[in-house]
Amino acid sequence: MTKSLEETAKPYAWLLKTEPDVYSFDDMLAEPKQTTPWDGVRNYQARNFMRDSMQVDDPVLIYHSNCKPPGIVGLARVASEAYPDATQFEEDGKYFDPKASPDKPRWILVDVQAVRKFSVYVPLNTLKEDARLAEMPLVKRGNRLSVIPISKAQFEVVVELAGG
DNA sequence: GCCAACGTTGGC
DNA sequence: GCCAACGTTGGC
Repeated sequence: MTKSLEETAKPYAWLLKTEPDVYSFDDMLAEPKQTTPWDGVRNYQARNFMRDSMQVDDPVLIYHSNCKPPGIVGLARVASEAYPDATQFEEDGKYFDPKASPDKPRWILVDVQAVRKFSVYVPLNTLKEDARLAEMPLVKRGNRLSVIPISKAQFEVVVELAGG
């Protein structure tokens, strides 16, 4: 019996995916207080991680997807408790959910604050080549989860690869 | 509750 | 641009 991701011990850190053409780590650094609501997550497993397991001050690795090459670009932190994602109520927006209402929100988010850009960009290929990261869901085939739990050991390996 | 069709993600 | 993987939807 394999434990599901949700059943494992509380993760030490998180990895959040973003498409840099849409919203990059530099965009986050340019925000007031380098902080942004991490909106638009529309996957139940990812939502449940944010709602049930994330805690303020958890470290966050920011990953750029859908670019050449994809990889980990910087360090951030969880900057708020979970609260409803306002974009689900915006009828004209791409994240509108007709089944959600303000008194019955379906989607939540947390605020994320950029801490620092890593001195070394760590491409996906490098992550795949490191045996110590073989269990990280990101490097496994077909993984599409946008909020990924990271163990302390995995986090430390990534920071090392990123120049410390 | 099954499962085929469909839409999306995201590396390549 | 291709397409494998996978999540969601909806008919039955």
